[in-house]
Amino acid sequence: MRRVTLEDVAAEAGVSRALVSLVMRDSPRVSVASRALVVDAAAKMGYRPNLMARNLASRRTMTIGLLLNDLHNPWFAEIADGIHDEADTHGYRIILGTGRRSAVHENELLESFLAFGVDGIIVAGCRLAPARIEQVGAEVPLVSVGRAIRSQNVATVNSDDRLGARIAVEHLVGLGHRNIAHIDGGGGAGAAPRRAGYLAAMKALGLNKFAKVLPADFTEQAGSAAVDKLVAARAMPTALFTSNDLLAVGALDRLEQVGLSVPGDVSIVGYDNTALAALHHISLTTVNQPREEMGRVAFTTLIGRFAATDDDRAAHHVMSPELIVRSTTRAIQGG
Amino acid sequence: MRRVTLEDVAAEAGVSRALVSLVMRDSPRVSVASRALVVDAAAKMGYRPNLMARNLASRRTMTIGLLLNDLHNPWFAEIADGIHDEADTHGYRIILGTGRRSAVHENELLESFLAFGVDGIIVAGCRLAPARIEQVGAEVPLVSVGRAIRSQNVATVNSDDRLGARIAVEHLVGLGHRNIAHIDGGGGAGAAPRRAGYLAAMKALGLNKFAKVLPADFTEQAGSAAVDKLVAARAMPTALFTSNDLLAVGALDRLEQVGLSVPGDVSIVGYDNTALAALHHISLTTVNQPREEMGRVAFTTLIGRFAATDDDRAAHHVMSPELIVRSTTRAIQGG
DNA sequence: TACACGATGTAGAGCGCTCTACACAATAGG
DNA sequence: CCTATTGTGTAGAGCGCTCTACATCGTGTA
Repeated sequence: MRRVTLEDVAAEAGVSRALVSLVMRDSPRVSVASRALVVDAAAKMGYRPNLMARNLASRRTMTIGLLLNDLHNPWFAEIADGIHDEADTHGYRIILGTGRRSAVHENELLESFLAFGVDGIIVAGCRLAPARIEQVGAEVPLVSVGRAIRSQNVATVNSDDRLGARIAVEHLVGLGHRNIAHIDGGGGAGAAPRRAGYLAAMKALGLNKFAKVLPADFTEQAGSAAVDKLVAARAMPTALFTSNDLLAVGALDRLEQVGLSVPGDVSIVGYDNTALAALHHISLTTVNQPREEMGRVAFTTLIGRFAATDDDRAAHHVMSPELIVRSTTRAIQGG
Repeated sequence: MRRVTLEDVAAEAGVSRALVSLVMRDSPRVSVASRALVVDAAAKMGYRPNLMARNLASRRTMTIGLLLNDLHNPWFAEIADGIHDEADTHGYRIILGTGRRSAVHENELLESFLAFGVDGIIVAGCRLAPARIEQVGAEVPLVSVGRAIRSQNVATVNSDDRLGARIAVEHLVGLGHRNIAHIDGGGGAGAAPRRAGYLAAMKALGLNKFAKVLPADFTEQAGSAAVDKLVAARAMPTALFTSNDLLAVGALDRLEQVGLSVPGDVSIVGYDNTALAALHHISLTTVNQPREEMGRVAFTTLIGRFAATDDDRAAHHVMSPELIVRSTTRAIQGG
């Protein structure tokens, strides 16, 4: 059974193809009567416009490609929520792709988006070389979320991780802590500015001599291991600021195993405010990024670029992080 | 700057459009010499085939639509992993969409997939009415993962939740438990068969009089609330089997709050084996579904249906769940 | 009455590709 | 030497839609 086309509807309604096309695109150039005629015919025949034909003819797709680095990480889900919301209200379709943490996949996907002819692309936390992203950004409007890229044709939306780290440190210091260590996120997204922010804040508060960065990566295991190292060195600080929530949970877990109470003996601040942190069982004090908001801004920035001329420079948005106080931080006892 | 087309490449290489087309599709009907000629010209001009034009002309897209109910749930990410793997090896492209837990969005997305002309559709844990899914399944090959649909034109891939529940109960009974309650998942995906499996297993093991189902839904809060109810009724069983991991964590949390130890006083078995369950801090005994495998099977089933004739009935695959023993279950003390 | 004009509709040329049918050599078979 | 046959290439008609340019028909205005 052949699919029903514009032509079929036109024949059924007794009008021209062009008129049906106008009706389908909600043109005001159609009389009420013929609109009804066409709409009825289309409904009766179960007509569905062929997007490929439409896009080919109109040279635009009303579709944007969204590249998510990793579906397993809820961070991306929330970014995507914001983008979807905004896209809905602007009548854009989203095609999603996931790079599955691999640059090769990401690149293939980008090629796919381009071949498909998307009107624009948003990449979230992607691993690709900045040069490549820049290159794609020259072909089609592109915005990058969660990864800073210095470029005039790639817009970015990020949260201020340096500031987030400072807020975390200031919170702990406000509670009387001075000996505050940082468990680092290695090469993970945002780890570097968080580390820098921690060090800068410690220095600014005159706590330079307490500053200590424990190398790790964004995993629970690394969090435990870092605590082990502190225990072995008999150098347990009164507070820990970790580069993400997973590290915090790992640390939390190990601290309790070795008989230290959180927040009784050690306070912990995580980063990201994942769903994990919100679990009662964990109830982690952490730093939140306005993820949905970031997604929304990414989308509006993107469609802003549709209208931009070549000399308009890409915007670089920086959003503010926010401290979420839960149960893993407490004022220090005694002095 | 206009995008470069087949025509341009043909002109550059001094051959016909058709030849370039053949080269682009890796046809064996091209001599080595002209292939090289065309490939060079294409590379030089930065040619990229226009997918819309190609798909329009060839009436197939080599693309399948994947509808995920909820990006926030890692269950879907793992299903998607399996599908992606298999799609890669078969040269198919995936376009992902998320229904964001709403039937309306899901329906729009399905329409989008159809309008785009995907070769097939996989829906994962979708909320749509079975009748609607069946309808779409009549238009284009479709397979549903994680939701059973009795239909001859919609194939399904599921795990055997009934069996999973029985395995959980048998594990607990093997540890000496007899008074085992079930915290229910309400209308959530898989909740009904898990409940039924629990009841059937209790009955089969002669524990009918201990069987108790506590109404709840797939949230942490509901898990806590269920425990509260048991405490209030002074009817705490020695073991709890919950319909998913989140419920288990909620229950775990509340039990510890009211001074009961897990697994000292109460054992808990969850369901789904989410990343949550694997955290040391939680270390939940739970039932695993072979999610990646399910995704893989879904894909191969789908492309199997491409070749199927109208009278071929859709397959309904049922995969086996598996118990993952961690730290929340223990043999009962005394009698 | 003539003309301009807004409102509505249509014809027809693409969009960039694929695919069928056929052309043309070069080789093989009888 | 003539005809199949194989290997390679091309012409040209679409795929289903959009879009520009133009046709047609009142209606208001001079």
